[in-house]
Amino acid sequence: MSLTDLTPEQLAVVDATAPSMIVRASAGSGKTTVLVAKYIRYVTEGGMSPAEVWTVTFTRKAAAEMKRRIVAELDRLGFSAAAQQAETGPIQTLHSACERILRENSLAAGLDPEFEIIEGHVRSAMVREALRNSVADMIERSPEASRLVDHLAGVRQYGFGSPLDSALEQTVSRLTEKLRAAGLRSQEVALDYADEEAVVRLWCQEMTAEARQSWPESPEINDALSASKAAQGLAERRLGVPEWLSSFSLEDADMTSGLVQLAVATWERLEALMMERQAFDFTSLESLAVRLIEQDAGVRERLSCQVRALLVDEAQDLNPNQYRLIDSIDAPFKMLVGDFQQSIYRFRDADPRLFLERAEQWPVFPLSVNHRSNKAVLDAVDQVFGFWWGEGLNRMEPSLRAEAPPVQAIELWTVDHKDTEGLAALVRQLVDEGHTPKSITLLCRDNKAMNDHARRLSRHGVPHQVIGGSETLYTRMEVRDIGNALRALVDQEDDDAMACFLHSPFVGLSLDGVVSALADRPLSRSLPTLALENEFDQSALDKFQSWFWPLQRRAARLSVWEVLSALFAESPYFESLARDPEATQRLANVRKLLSLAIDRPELSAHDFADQIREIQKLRHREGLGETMDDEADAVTIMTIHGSKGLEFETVVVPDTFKRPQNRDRVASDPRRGLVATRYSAKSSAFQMLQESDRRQEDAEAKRLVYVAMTRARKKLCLAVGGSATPLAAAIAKALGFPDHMPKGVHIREAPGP
DNA sequence: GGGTCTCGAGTTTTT
DNA sequence: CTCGAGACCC
Repeated sequence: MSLTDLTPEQLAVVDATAPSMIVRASAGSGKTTVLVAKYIRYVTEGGMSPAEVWTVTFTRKAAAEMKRRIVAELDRLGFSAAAQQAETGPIQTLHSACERILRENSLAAGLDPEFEIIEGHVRSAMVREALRNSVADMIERSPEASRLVDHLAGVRQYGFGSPLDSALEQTVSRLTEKLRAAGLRSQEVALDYADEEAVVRLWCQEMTAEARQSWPESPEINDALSASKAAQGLAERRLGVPEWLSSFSLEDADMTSGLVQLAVATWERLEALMMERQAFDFTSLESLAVRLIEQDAGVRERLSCQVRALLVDEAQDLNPNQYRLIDSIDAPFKMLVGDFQQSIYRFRDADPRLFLERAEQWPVFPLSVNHRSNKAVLDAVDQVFGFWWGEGLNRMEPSLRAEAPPVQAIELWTVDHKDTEGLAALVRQLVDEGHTPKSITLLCRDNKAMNDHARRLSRHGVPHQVIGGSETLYTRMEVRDIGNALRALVDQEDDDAMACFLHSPFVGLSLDGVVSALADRPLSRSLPTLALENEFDQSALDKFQSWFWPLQRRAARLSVWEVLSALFAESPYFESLARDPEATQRLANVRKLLSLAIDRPELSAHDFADQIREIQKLRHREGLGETMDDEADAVTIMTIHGSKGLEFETVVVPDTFKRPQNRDRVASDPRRGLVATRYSAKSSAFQMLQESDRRQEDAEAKRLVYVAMTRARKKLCLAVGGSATPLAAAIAKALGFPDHMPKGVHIREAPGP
């Protein structure tokens, strides 16, 4: 890359001297190129040192890529000293930036400079501890909280939530997380929800504000605006305002008060706990950094000398707290790069409206040339999103150098979104028609779907690799196998574990064999003398006898990784696993588990087995082991979230994004500090919040489709058939399905059942 | 196009 | 249990 290769739009960004600016970077518009070029300009002509140009991304991967390109470019231009500085400089994720600020100013922040960062189950254990303490405490102190606890104690959880997590604990901990990430002050929230009266007053205020927007002139609403009237019991007196506006259930106001009080207490307790142990999670890193900068003039001063430019990537995915961080840093140049249309991190409290608001205030530099996709793909994107967003869509120009689209660039696949079998058959067709597997990528919404597609593709003999996903590591078969193996080794009473273990690849007994073994219990006593009819089973059993009992005698005295090493060395586990079609992934998972075990040498096999079981119950997530393989000629399967920033020759969008139904009894808009419950009747506050939540969720579902479609370079296949979801139906309709499809859009029929 | 009934599924994405 | 989609009916 050199500056002469930049488009006029890109050059405008690099040349701009505005102190703060927004870059509206459409998909494939070369935003990383521009960020790198801007950085280079600052360093090579702006007299800044790499240490002074803070470059912030969301993912480690993006940060690494950014750094790689910056360093390479500085080297190429002969700035080798600067390249070296950039290598260790502040090109990093937002969370590492927070961490850096806190460690460098630990004295001012009142932190141990060696503080720990916690995630995963260590973190949730701490949340739970805080929660239990604060519940116990609040039952005594708050009548509202105690009424809520009584109420929830009688509520049964449907679905398969862990029995460990009561309805109460789930509800409170989730609300706590939301409030924590919203950048609010706990004392203020507590005040707003101090009792039933306060809650009704707050709801009334917000509802009337909301109603004002729809009916600005309504006199009834003016009436209702009087907060004192509201507090006297709007629900009873029905002030002649539209019913939905006044239908607050006082009982629900009471329980909402109790719930928020519990969440705030948990939040404060959790902060205290983290401080006490000097162990913080990501949310805390953010808010500690914000607090430090906002409240300490000295730190602010130091930072403003340190940071001469602040470049923020993927700014549409910043949450309110992160915006505060960006705003609190006093840098002479700030540049936010993002695309509203690609905001897909709502679940992490990303609020793309903040980006839009900022774009009203700061000069906006658009990057509208797409250097990735051919014209057919861009046209399809235009049609679908023009249909949804109208003038709101930022249309993209095809690059002058774009390749001509293939004959059949856009395909609508008439498979049902549930029919993964049919979809796999169609992928098979693509391969048979000459598309190489590695040119094809399936972009799924969730991990469950990824694994389903993977299995179907196996059945059709299509090579594939699943990237990144995180099907719960601890529920994967091999992890289960290992958990059972450990338990069978350390707990002689546990016949269930032993039975599963016998059937697992560690031993390899057939189900019949296991059943006959189970005839005589306990297994630890009967097994040594067991004889089986089936000769394969018998030989598997003999092999098992030879290594299992000696290991069992030692197991209690060994640490878990020693036990695991012995297990792997002596059982036929790896040989059996190697025959599995998903062997690579499975081995990676086993390796990952082993490395977890090696990290904790103090754990006994018993502890570790307990931990696996506990975590399985909690359905906790741990990333799977990495298995990226660029060389393999295999269809790639990944989530849309994982695909962000990447591009693929042919993209298949196999599922059509059904919004999971929301059974929550708590609705909230943390940005406004609003919470409502519906434990008794449905209150209008609850309905308002739930509806707005749904609207936002639906809007994000569309943006997900946008991200997926704009990953394609040459060819795009969209599953829209069968019992299509509303979203899929709209996509099909926008593309003229079935009778008015423009040139280049084709139908591929699902094969018969 | 809208109202009612039945049946199935059951909160996902990740720094 | 409870919601919502889809079927079925008018």
